[in-house]
Amino acid sequence: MNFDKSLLSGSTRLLVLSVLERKDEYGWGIIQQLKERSDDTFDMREGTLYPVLHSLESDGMISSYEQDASAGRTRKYYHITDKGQRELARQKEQWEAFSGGVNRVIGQGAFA
Amino acid sequence: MNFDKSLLSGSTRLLVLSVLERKDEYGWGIIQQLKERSDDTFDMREGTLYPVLHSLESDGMISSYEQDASAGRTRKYYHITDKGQRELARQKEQWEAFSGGVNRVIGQGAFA
DNA sequence: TGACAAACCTCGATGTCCGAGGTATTATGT
DNA sequence: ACATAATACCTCGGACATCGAGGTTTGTCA
Repeated sequence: MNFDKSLLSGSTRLLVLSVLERKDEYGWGIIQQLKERSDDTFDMREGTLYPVLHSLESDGMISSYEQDASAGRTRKYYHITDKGQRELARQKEQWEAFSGGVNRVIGQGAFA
Repeated sequence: MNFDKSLLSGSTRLLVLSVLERKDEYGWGIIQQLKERSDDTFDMREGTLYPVLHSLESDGMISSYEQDASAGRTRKYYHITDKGQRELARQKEQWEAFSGGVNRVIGQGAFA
């Protein structure tokens, strides 16, 4: 399923931080996890993810380290920082408020 | 509460059509309704609404007519068309899928 | 007369997403 | 041996959405 790409807008940071809250993960893996955890609803593009990862890192929300995978391929793992945890908590609150608001508005249809 | 404005992205059409599903409404009134119906969560700006209204109209999702208010001030009312109803249904589905996906992702935190 | 609210509008700055392109390594199939 | 696909990283530019700031008109109230 593909949405209006703009629906995703603003929630990418929330989504990425949520994945990293669970455990350290590398870019490619984050994309897989999002797909999996959302039951194939999300299919984040690399062109979206990598810039977001870099901006989260430069904001101090996550940190990174390199690590060789089984076959000698190098992966860049990301780890959520304390600051990132606080940011995640804030973004979750915003999401609750926002989605709650949308649900109240659309729930009051023609027959409400 | 003000969000990341970008969270709103992509959902403005859904929100506007939802208001019009109930009854014909004019621009200023739509803003009031959104505020009211969402328990003050949403505060859509005029600079956002008017361009959206014009684009919905040029896409045939809504139609407009002028009508004088009590005091002789003219209001431009918008009415949702059949096409707009179908669009609204589609956008509601997308919203369900999208918000469901986000909830699944953020619900599986560090202790899941 | 002045100030404010209702009601409409446009323009430009900013920020987000992603398609398209690039690089390199390893695995798979023929 | 060779081509293709998958893994894994990256950047750039175009497209699009939001909204702050600005503008206009009419009516109300002191």
